[in-house]
Amino acid sequence: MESQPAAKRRLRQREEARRAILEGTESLLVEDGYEGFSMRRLAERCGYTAPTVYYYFGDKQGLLDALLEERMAGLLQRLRRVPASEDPLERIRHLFLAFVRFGIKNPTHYRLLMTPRGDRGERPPSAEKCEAIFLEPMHELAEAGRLRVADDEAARQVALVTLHGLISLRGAGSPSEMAKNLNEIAVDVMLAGLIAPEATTAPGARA
Amino acid sequence: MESQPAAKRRLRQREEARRAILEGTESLLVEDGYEGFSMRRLAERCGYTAPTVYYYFGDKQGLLDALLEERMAGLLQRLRRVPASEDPLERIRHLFLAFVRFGIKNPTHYRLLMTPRGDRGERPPSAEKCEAIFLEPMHELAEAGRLRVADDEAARQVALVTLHGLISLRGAGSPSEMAKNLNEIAVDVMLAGLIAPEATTAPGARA
DNA sequence: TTCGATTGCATAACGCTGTTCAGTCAGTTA
DNA sequence: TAACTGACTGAACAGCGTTATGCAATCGAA
Repeated sequence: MESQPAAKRRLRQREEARRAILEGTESLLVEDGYEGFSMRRLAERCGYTAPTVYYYFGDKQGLLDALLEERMAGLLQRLRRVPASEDPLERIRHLFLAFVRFGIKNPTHYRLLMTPRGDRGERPPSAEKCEAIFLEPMHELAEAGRLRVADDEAARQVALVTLHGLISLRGAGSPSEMAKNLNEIAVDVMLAGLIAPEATTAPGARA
Repeated sequence: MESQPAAKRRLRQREEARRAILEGTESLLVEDGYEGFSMRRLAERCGYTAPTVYYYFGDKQGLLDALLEERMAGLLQRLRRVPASEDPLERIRHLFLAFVRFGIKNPTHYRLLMTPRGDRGERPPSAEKCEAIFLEPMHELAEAGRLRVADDEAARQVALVTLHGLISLRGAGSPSEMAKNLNEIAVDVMLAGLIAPEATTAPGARA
């Protein structure tokens, strides 16, 4: 009965276990949120025991990291699918809105994305990739002299402030009812302050 | 030996205990952050035991609320001390920057300020007061027709997004080094997109 | 002045958490 | 068949927020 080379089969079973655990993690997070998640509840749900989860993922943070990297591919895909319209301003607008929508729809994943790793201040590689995608049209705009701030890095940080504010304000209990299209409004306000419209050359940039 | 009416003395001792516990709470929060805080460590630090803290403050959230209300008076004072310059835009700029500075300097207090209470989605009364202070010059600008969004409430929400983004992005581990004056840059960008310059004088230049 | 009630506080415990240790048991390999 | 290895578990540790119980002091009133 050794249709598979036995080593391969073991590897496949290993991958199956990992997948079961990750799926349990995701469903538990979705159902009960980050606060309601615990290793024991996960263990009970996915059929293994807690030490097995540790065997596969090291610790809780490692487990969440692994889940994040999996699901992050979706966001990256969505971001890359945003068409490269002729005006980079339009493109960046769509990128930002897509990012905010993702963050609001997946608050737990976003939280994992932004929370630096426990010991060192490192962030998951997916986060870097996302922001790299933002940086590209920003750079275009900078070269066209349309940025009203010092450089594209400053622009990226300002933008990130707005996006992060939008996402975490919604996620962590909005004060009252918020404007339905606050996403668009806030992003447009930020872009209006950050980037000059297309036609003009390079008017009085201010410090 | 009853120089005090005995009832008053009891009350004073009660207040002393409360103060000791609150001071222990604050110092522990400052030293070890929100994650490092625990009722047991607080108990050990302030000389009482954990149930005594519960006796005085109900539960952990109640304790943190009490601390917040105390310290919030400082922020409100600082905000009210911002002079009412002739251009409400300038005033609002200073208000925003003061708020951001407070949030960054007191990340734990800010977190308590913004995190809605456990059960119902209520926020501490201080938070409402702060935002009321923001709303006042916003309303002025709206009446002067200088707002580039629908109404002053929308403007307030957009502004809050930027402020919250600035504070929580710094607090929760900034991605890499951030621009030193990102506060000013981001606030100025937001204001530039949100508010038109004073109508009478030449447009385009600010500060 | 004595007595019951209230106040301030502590000891001990419950149920939960993340995590680790020591061991078991099946499957592979020599 | 014997040794080994990888997957897995039961039990435990230390710490968490919280609560039940109880004790000593103090108080208001008889």
